[in-house]
Order: sequence, then C-alpha cells, then structure tokens
Amino acid sequence: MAQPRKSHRDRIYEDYLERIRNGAIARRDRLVDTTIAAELGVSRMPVRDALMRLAHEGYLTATTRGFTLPNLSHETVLEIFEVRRLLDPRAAAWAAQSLDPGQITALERHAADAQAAIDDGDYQALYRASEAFRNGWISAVPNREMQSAVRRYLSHVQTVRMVTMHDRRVQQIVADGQNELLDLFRARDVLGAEKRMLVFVIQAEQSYRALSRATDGR
Amino acid sequence: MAQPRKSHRDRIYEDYLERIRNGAIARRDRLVDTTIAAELGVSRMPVRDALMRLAHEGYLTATTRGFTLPNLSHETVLEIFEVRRLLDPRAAAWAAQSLDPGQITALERHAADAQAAIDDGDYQALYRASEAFRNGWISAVPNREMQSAVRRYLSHVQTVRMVTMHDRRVQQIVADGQNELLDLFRARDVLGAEKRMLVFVIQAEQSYRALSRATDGR
DNA sequence: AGGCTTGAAAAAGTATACAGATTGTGGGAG
DNA sequence: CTCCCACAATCTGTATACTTTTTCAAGCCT
Repeated sequence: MAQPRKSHRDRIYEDYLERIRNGAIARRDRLVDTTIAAELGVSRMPVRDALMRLAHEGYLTATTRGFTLPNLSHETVLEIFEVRRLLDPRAAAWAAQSLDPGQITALERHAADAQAAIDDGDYQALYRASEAFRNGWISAVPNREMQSAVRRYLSHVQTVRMVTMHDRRVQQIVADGQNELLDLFRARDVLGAEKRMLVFVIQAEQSYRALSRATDGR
Repeated sequence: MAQPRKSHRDRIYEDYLERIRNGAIARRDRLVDTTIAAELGVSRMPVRDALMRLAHEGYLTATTRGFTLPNLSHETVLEIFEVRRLLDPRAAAWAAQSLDPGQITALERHAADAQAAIDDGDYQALYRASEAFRNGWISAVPNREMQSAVRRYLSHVQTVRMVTMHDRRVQQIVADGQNELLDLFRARDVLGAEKRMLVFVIQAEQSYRALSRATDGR
C-alpha cells in the first residue's frame, strides 16, 4: 500500500477520474461542489479543487451550472484524431516492448470481457472493457511523458465510443483490433504494434466520420 | 478589446504564464500565494487557484515551500524529446500552411531580435526572442488541439535552452533553424517545414545530450 | 397572447480563519 | 564542539461565510 497520506482533494480527484473512466458519470449529470461536499462530509474547497483540475485537464467542462462531461464538437474530435494518429502508435510500440506477462494476461481478460459484452449486446460492459484494455497497455508505456500525453485524450476516446460502438461492424473492428494487438504484444513486435495501432486509430476516425454524419449533422 | 469580465484567478493565471514565458521568473524564485495575494490586494484563493493550475499543467512545480519553476530530470527531458519529435514537425507543417503575411513579418522580427541578441551575447534577450518565435508559429496552427499539445512543453523548451543556449554552436543552430524555417514558411512549403522542424528538434536533443553530459552528470 | 422586466434561487468567485504539516534554527546535553 | 530535540516560522489544506454572476420563471405591460 502506498502512504495513506493524501489530501481530500487528491482522493476526490482520483475518485472522480476513475468514475469518468468507467462510465459511472452520465452525460446529463451535473457535478456541483456543494452537493458532492455534503455527500462526502467535507467542505466545498477540496471538491472544488478536484473538479476544477479535472476540468482544466479536459475530463470535465465547467458550465455556469455545475461540471459536466465535455461535449466535444465535431471539429474538435477530428482535430484530436490527428494528434492521436501521431501519439498512439508510438505509445503502442513502447507498450509492445515493455508489457510483462502479467499485464498481457490482464489485457487478455479485458479483451475476453469485451467479446462477451459484444455477444451479450451489453454496451456499458463493452465501454468498460474497452477502457480497461486501453488503460492496460497505456500503463505499460515506460516513457511517462508519452503515457500522460496519450492518457489525456480519454474524453475523446469516450466520445468516439459513444458515437460508434453501437454499430456491429465497429464492434467487430474493436474486437479484431484488440486480438491482433494482443498477438503483437505477445510477440513483442514493436513495429507491428505501432502499425496496427495506427490502423486502429484510422479505423476509429473513419467509423466516427461515417456514423456522426449519419446520426447528426453538426 | 475582449470583455474585461474575467475573474482574478484567470487574470493571475495568464499574468504568471506570461511571466514564465518571457523568463521573468527566475529558477530560485519561490512563488507563495499569500505573498502574491498581498501584492495584488486580493485573497489567497484566486492566487492559489492560478498557481495550482500552472503546476498541474507543468509550468510550475509545487514544493512544500511555495511554487517554483520545474526542475525536469534528465530522463524526463529525454522522454519529452520523444513526444516533441512526433508533435512539433506536424505542427510546423500546419503553420506553414496557415501563416499569413503579418504573422510571418512578426516571425522575421523575432528572428532578427534573436540574431541581434546573439551578436550582443545577451542571453536573456535570446531566450525571449526564441520564445517569441516559437510562440509565433505555434499560434498559427489552426488545429487547436495540436496547438495546445505543442504549447504544453514550454518548460521543456526552456530547460533545454537553459542548458544549451550559452554555446556558440547552439546559437548558430538556432539562428539557422529560424532562418530556414522562415524561408519554408514564406514558400508555404508544408513538407519542407515539417522535415526542417524534425531536424531542429533532433539537433536540440543532440545539443542537450552533449552539453548536459559535459556540465552535470545526472 | 407575446415579449419584457424583475427578483428569487443556484452556483461560482472571493475572503477570512484556523488547523495540520514541514522546515529551519537555537539551545542544551554529552 | 557536535549532535539532537523542541519550538517558532512558514506554508499548505480545509472550513466557513459572504459577494457576485447567471439562470429561470412568474408576473407585468402593451
């Protein structure tokens, strides 16, 4: 165990970041410091600090009426895709070089969870499993700066999932991508993983473009 | 003019970010909220919020005794170089496509300032001119996400400058890089600018490796 | 009836106070 | 003279209170 010497602020920050990760915060939820403070039995201040930090890091957006999940515009989503096309493949290459057997076992479990969720048609579980898979390989990136640069686009990944993951073809793309990446990770195929991750990001962008056009003409 | 409707917090944030940019904060300075608050005639809170935000964004580090400029470890500097090798060239390509004549004129002025500073041996002026040049072309990047991703590594750039810029050969590399980039920007040579920026980042890394090894065995 | 005004409610911003933690220093014991 | 300890100074973390801004809607005017 790490030192339990942590401020309320940091605990709340980590708690809510985790909630955002695993989809426990709904898009309509409005997070208000006084409300959360009352629930936790602390004052506004540490809650406020945590929420403002999450907002500055892009995981939430501050409105005049509480914090909510960010509503990335269509343009912003496309802009972030360009950044991710540069970063994610290299990060995956690092992961391929560094993942240990235990971490690969964990990824296999997440991939199996994702497949099961697809079979059950359980979107919520599919989101969680996809996020766990992504979080898993990112954790193995030894370059800490690369790691945090890649992590930063969590909201983007979630937005894209929200738009695309209901589609059966997309679900297949995700399952195939996870399985092929797993093979490359097991083989420590650095260049293969880099290339496959680039393909995966491009596929995600194509799916997003196709499905966002179909559903909503922003 | 934009609306003057801004919180103290945001004004202080921008003010101190600007000070960090143009080198007005020395490495030994310790920024303490109560002190700054007293100078500005406000309470700790907005100052504290601004400083904590700057710290979370990597522009400062929080110590147990005030905020200071970050002391990036040798390893961190090298890790960030890898990220910048991916991002900076693409950002420069975007800039080449988008810079308008007025912006190019501004860049020419900054490059001239840099050359003058080199001739005078005025490091402080050279830092400022280099930062202004960098800030100038980054501002022209139309992809806002790319822009903020690249801006984020300000402290890295400053750290590298601090270690390398006293060297005559490095000064020549900087001057050459600025002039050649300017030519490419003027010609709207997107691919040329991308490639030249990659060369520039690699040169910076090589200079850093050589000079940090020479001066300090971290 | 429709548009505008106004005021109460909600939440963010700021101020102040105090508690907890850390650092540095001076004095005493050996 | 040196080492250790305790205490004061300093700064961060949290609590609470007050102020300002924004929103929303009821009611007024035309």
